[in-house]
Amino acid sequence: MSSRAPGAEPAAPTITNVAALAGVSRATVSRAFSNPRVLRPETVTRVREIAAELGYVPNPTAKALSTGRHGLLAMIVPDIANPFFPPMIGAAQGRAETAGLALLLGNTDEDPAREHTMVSTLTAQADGFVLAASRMTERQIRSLADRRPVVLVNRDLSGLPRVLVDSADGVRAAVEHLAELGHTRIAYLAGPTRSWANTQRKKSVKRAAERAGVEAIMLPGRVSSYEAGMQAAPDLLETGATAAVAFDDVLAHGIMAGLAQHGISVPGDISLVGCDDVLKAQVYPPLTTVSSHAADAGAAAVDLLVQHLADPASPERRVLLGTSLIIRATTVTPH
Amino acid sequence: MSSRAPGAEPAAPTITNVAALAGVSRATVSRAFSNPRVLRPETVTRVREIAAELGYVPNPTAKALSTGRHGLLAMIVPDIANPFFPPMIGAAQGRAETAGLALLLGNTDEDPAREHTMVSTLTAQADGFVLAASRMTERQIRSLADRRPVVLVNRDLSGLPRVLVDSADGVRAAVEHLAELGHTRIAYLAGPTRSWANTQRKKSVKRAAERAGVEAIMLPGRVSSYEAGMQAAPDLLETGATAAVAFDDVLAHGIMAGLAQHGISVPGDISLVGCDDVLKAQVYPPLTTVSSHAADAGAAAVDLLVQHLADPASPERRVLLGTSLIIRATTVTPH
DNA sequence: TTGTAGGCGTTATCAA
DNA sequence: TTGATAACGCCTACAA
Repeated sequence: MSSRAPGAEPAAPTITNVAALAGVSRATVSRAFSNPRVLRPETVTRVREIAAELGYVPNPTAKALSTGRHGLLAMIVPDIANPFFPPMIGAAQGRAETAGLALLLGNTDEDPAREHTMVSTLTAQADGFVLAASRMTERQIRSLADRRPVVLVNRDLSGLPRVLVDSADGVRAAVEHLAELGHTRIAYLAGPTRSWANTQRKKSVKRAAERAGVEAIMLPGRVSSYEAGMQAAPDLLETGATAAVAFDDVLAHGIMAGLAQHGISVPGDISLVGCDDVLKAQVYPPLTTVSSHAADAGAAAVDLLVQHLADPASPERRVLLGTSLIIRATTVTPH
Repeated sequence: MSSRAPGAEPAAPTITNVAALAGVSRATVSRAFSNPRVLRPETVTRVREIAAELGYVPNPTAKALSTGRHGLLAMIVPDIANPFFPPMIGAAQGRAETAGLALLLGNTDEDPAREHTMVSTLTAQADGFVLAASRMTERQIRSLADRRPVVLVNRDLSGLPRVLVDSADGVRAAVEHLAELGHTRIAYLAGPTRSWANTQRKKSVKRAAERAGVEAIMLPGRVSSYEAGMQAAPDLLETGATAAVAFDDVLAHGIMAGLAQHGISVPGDISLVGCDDVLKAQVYPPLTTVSSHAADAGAAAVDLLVQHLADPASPERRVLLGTSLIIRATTVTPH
C-alpha cells in the first residue's frame, strides 16, 4: 500500500493521530470539525490547535464514504469551445467554490450517447449535476434526476429545477427591429436541432414575424460553429431574404464570412442579427445581437443545486433570465 | 444515514450482494473487476454477469479510500474566459475520459493566492494536477509536486514534467517579417507579468529585433483582455512604433479597437501581430498571428500525467510544441 | 484459484 | 459532553 518513492508523501496525519495527541477519542476529533456545537468550546479549540500543529485535514474520501456526500458537483456542457459556455462554467465553478464544493467538468461534443455514459460514470462521485443544454432524452434526464439532484440550464422539463435564458423577448425585438427598418423577408438560421434555445428562438421568430406582418423563412439546423455558418451562406442567399437572424453569434459570424466570400456584404446587402452576445463589439462590423447572461445562468444553476442539496424538499424552481436586443452595426434599412 | 425521500435512491447494490448471489466471496467479486487475470475465466464471466443483472458498479469512493487513487485529475487555469484555455480544457477532459479519469476544473482568475488554496483543497481528492500557466511561486509548485504528480503547461520548472508552447520561433518570425516589410521601430505589448509565455515572447522579440537591426520598445504588462488592449492603444501610439507585436490575440484585438477610436487604422497606420491564433480569420481585418496549439498542449499534459501516474519513476519529460507565423492581413509595409 | 480477515479514515448510534 | 463501536464499500496480504 505504501510503496512510495523515497522521501515522498510523508503520510498525512489522520484523525487517530490527533485524537492520541489530544488525549480524546476519534469521535471527539470528528465532532470538533463537523459538529463543534455539541462539544465544550475549550475541547474544540484544543483539538483544533493540535490538528493545526499536525497539519491535519479531514480526509474527504473517508468522509464521503461515511456520509455519502462527496463535495463534488458535475457540470456537463455540449461544447466548451463554444464561447457561450466558458463564462458559464467559470461562474459555476466560482459559486461551487464558495459553497465549499469542487466542480467536475464534462464536455460531450454534442453527443447524447457520450453525455449519457459520462453522466452515468459521474453519478457515483458527484453530489449533483448541472446539465447545460443537455442533449439527452427527457427519460434519461429524469432517470438521472431520480438518483441525484439535477439542475437544467436551457432545457425546460417540468418538475426539475432549471434556469432558462429566455431569448424570446430579445428575438422578438430583433424581428420587430428588422421589420421597422423595412425588411419584409427575414430568414432564421437554426442551430442544433435538439437545443431548447433553438426551438425557442425559432418559435419566437415565427410569431414575431407573423405579428409584424413580414415573412419568416426557416433555414435547417446546424451545429453552432463558424464553419457551419460559412457553409450556410449560400442557403441564405437562395432565400432572397434581406435580413437574417442566426441561432447564435458564432453562426452569425460564420455567415458574415461566408457571405463575404460571395461578395455579399453585411449590412450593405443583408442585415444580420446574432444571439448571445458572446462577440460583444469585438468583430467588424460590430454585430447586432440578442443579449444573454451565460455567467448569471451558471451561477444561478449552482445556487439552485446547492440549495436543493441543503434541502431536498425545497420547491421546484424555474429561473428565467431575460434578454434584450443590442443594436450595433449589422442591421440597416434594406438598400 | 438512509433518510431519503420516499421512493428515491433504491440503495445501489454492493460487492456483498453480488458475492452472495454468485456464491463466492467478496474478494472474488473484487478481483473479477480489478484483477481478473488471477481468476478462472468462467468465474470472472459469471460474477460479471450477475453484477450486470444487479446493476452493480464498484463504488469509486470506497475504492479510493482503500487504494488512495481517486480517478480524478485536477486542471487549474488562470482564466477560463480567455479563449486560449477552453480548447485546452476540452482536450484535457477528453484524454482524461479515455484514461478512465474525471476532470476537476479550477479557475483562479489570475489570483495566485486563490490558486494556492484551491490546489491545497483539491490535493486530497485529485490523483494529479495539470497546472496551466500557473501563477504560484516555484516553491509552492514544488511543494505540491512533492505530494502529488504535477504537470505544468507553459511554465518551465526543471525536474517537473511540463509542456511548453514554445512561441520563440513564431515570435522571431513575426519580428523578421515586420523588419522585412520595412518596419524599424517595433513595440511589444506585454501580457501578464508572471506569465512564462510573456517573458518568453518578450525575450524573443528583443533578440530578434537586435539581430534584425531594428528597434524594440517594451510596453508594460497587462492582463490579457480586450479592455486592457483598448487601454493600451495610447501607450502604443506614444512610442511612435509603426508595428506592434501583442502578447496574445485578445490583447491585439483590443488594441485594434483602441486604435480605431483614435482614428488609427490597422494595418494602414500600424501593423499588428497577435499570438495564439485564437481568433483564426474570424475578425476583420484577419489578424496576423503566431500559431499555438492549446488543445494539443492540454492533451499532452494529461497524457504526461497519466503516464506519470502509471509509472511514478518515469523520466522527467519536457514537451515542446512549436509555433509558426501565420501571415494574414494586419501586417503591411509602413506607409 | 479462491477465501479469510484486517484495514483505509470518517461518521453515527448508543451508552455512559 | 464524551467514548466505544460498528458501519460505509472496497482492496489486499496471507493462508488455504
